[in-house]
Amino acid sequence: MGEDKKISMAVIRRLPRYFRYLSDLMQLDIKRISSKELSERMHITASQIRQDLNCFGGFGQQGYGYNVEYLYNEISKILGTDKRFTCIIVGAGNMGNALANYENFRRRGFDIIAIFDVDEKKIGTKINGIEVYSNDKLPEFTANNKVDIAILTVPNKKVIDVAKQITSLGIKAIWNFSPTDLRLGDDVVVENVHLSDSLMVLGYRLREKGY
Amino acid sequence: MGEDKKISMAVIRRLPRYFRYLSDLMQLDIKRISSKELSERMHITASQIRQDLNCFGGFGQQGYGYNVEYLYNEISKILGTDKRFTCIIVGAGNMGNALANYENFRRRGFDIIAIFDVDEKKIGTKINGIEVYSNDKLPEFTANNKVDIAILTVPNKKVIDVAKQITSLGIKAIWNFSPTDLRLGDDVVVENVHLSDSLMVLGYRLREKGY
DNA sequence: TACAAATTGACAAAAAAATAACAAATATGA
DNA sequence: TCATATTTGTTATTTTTTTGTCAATTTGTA
Repeated sequence: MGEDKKISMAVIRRLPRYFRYLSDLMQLDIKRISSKELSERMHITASQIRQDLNCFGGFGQQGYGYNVEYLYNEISKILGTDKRFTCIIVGAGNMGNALANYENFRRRGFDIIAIFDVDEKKIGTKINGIEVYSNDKLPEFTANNKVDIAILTVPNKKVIDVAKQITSLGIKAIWNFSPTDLRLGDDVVVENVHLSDSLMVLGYRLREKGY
Repeated sequence: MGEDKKISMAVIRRLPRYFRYLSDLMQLDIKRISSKELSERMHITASQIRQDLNCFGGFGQQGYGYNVEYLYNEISKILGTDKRFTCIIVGAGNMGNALANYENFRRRGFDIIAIFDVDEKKIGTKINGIEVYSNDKLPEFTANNKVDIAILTVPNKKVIDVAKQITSLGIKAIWNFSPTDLRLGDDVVVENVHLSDSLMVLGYRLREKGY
């Protein structure tokens, strides 16, 4: 019987990085690559690369290495980048605006289909061609459109209430940009971005170096 | 002699999270907290909290727990949040704009003192009161102003060149928002944000749940 | 004051993650 | 074709990280 042993988050969080490097290799028209050569480019061990990839199957060939395009496509499938996700942005502030304008997401399979805000002045306008609706329209919109992911760029004080509303409407994935850690039911997946945390770690490391 | 055993990145990356929770506790006017109670709030083990904090010193007291304000201040010192960092943003696009408008950074000790871009139409304007200069002015500006951190929000194709220029000017810390991993000299610290990676992990986890 | 309850800091144990080692398979070149 | 170089997938080993345990100390209370 299929003993799918659980793949660790450590491995999963490296997948997008492999994906990026493979994408770069394709751009450079490189057709094959060994774990050794990739390890030199990525500054990780060849052993780790082989072990990571083997969690999902044997994509390589002894004596040859990995076919770049094939491996790219396989990782694409694993990450779901071969299918499309529909997203809404809640909060049309500066960050919401920036994300709505970021074309890279669409290229990676994430379509932003609507934006929601409470500000009367913004409602009815468009950001990068995407319409801004009132938050009041959330129930109606989600009833009529399949929404995979809610991107939350609302003020910190509002985020818990908004997240609860979002999940009550049946949305199962949240990409959270507020500093508050969201923890919802076991059936809702959340990725917290926490930009300030990242910046503070940078500050720590800078100070540690003595500058 | 002082055997400062190296503190692991795993611990350091948790510090901003402790910082946030302690900040919240202060707002709630809670004066003391035990590792047990904090562990319940943060959903990590009490053991980990005690061990993490002990990397930096004995901040608690047996039978009592931790004084919230004292611990907050100590973590503040560790993270360097008690001092100020000067930052510049390079790239006045949507993301640069969003970051320039994000007041939270200033509250955490990070002052954005200038923005740089190549677009003639943007040069001379202000974003959230911060002047936008031509990239050509970078050498002059960094010669006359101490810059701790460069925040890079330039297009992906430009980022390596910009990063090289930035480091040649003596800036020792880079907060990179482009999908390209930056790896510069050992004397330059880099934090890569990689928003797309985070979104792709969310996509993976959503798919894994079977939705 | 004395005793029970709580709680840390330190160390030990367990679990997880990363790295190394190597047999088996393939490619390459004489 | 055959011998040698590569290179994977897998298992073993090492390292790192997390969790558990407990003596020592403090608080709070009768």
